Amino acid sequence: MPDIRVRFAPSPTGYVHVGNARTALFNWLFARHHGGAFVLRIEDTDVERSEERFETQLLEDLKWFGLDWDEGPDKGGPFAPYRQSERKEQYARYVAQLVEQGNAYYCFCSADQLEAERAEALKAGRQPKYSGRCRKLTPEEAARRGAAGEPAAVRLKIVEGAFTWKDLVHGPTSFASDVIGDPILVRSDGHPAYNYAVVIDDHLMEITHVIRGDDHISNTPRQLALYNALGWEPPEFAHLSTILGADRSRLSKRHAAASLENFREMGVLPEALRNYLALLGWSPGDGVTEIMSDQELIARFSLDHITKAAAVFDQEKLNWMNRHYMKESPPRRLAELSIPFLVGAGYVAEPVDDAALSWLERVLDAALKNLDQLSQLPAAVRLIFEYDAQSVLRGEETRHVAEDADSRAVLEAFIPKVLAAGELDYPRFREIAKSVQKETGKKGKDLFHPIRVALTGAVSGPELEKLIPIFEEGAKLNLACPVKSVAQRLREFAAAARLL
RNA sequence: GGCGCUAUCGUCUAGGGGUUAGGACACCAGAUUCUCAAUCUGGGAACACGGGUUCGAUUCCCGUUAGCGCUACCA
Repeated sequence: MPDIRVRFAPSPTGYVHVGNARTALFNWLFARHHGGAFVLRIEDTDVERSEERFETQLLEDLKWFGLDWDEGPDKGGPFAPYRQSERKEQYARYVAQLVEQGNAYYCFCSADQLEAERAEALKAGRQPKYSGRCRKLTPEEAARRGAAGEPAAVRLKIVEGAFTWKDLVHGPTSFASDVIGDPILVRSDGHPAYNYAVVIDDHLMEITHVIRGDDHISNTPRQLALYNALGWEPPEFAHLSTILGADRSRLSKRHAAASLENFREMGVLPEALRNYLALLGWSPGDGVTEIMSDQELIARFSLDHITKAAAVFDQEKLNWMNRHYMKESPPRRLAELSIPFLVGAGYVAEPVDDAALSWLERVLDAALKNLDQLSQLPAAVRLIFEYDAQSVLRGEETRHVAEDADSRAVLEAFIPKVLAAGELDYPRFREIAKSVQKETGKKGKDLFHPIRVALTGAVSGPELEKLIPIFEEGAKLNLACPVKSVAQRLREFAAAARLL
């Protein structure tokens, strides 16, 4: 049994689609499960589309996602180089061989000519495939026209027969040769075509399993033809189903969440995304387990339980999983991850010192159960950073607290006690609340609702038990957006509502 | 048009010739709570359709329908 080698071969477009991310993840899990190699290869033959910064971004996205590779453009390996743009020699060598063997030929047909034939075939209801006109050219004539400077592409001769393979996901799959036109190996501008470059690279890099999207199913026979012509043993193929958006169309840029970058910006934890994506099109097979660490994922992953049907991406379920992983995450890490979001809202500024970080841990702890994603954090902690008694008085939902007699009675009893108490902690707060209850006869909601509104300016939010220490501790910190203490809030409120 | 792939609750899925068709997200209800949540408990919810094969099909076969992909000198 040869060592298992798999690869992920994206083109650097500055955008890692979830579908590709999942393909990468499955390859990675498969490699890690078998102790094999995971190879990263950059498909950048098309010069216009590839820019250096795109590759950098691609590697960063994949690292953020949590994948690592054993061989790749940034770290080299035994089969370097790992960029297609740097493998021109290899491609040229085998084209020459193929032409020499008579398995490939030069094609001088112009794009216009091809397009016209295609349109005509379509109109006549025929299979639109290449006619094979240039097949008939003698090598001498081809050489003559080539020497005369006529641009030529190289095509592979498809031989009669059928192409079959045992797909590791779909089972036996077969295509008849007569539906396949002779595919382009090398374009007339000298760039190798995708179907040619992958085969050369996969073979040379000794890839044993090709795990990719099912949009490549119909490319497989073309590639098989190449393996045959070259006399090479093809790898195993496994084709993964498509990921669809909620509207059941293929997930694409126009969907809100479609790339790794999108998820990072949303504040989705990479481990949550990994777990969710692993479950989109695969299951551990026991019908029950859903939450799995990388170790479990790797231990349980197998090509046997991959779904054939397309899967709809469900943001709700990802959110649920993200909530789970946020709760599991070490508080300090989560606090650090939340910084960019808070900076964006102007609440904190970098660098964030240790005291502030500890305080942020408490903030996160209070806010977490209301969060699907870290991007929602600023809105959830707004009441910590932005308190304005005037707007409480004006607020549709909150103004009644300043107007209603019962509420005012509660606050008139409550506020002086708190102001007299100095710095407030929760036990002290409870004592005061209890004495206010005795004094006013109000309890439960009637008691706490006015206090909550006066203190936070909002009708809902985290428990007061958590908020009070956050206010008091936060007020001591030197933050970009200063946090008002309990006393400060109550003084402002009392003044605005003309209490006391 | 041709070729191909696919079809279990709204969604992700388990299952497989005889099951009360299982789990999760979402949804609904109750409990709890100062609020929103969170949490706990309970509930509704599926085998696309039509033919076969079979004592028996959701499961196997064929067709229909629908969705998706490919049909490029894109990857």
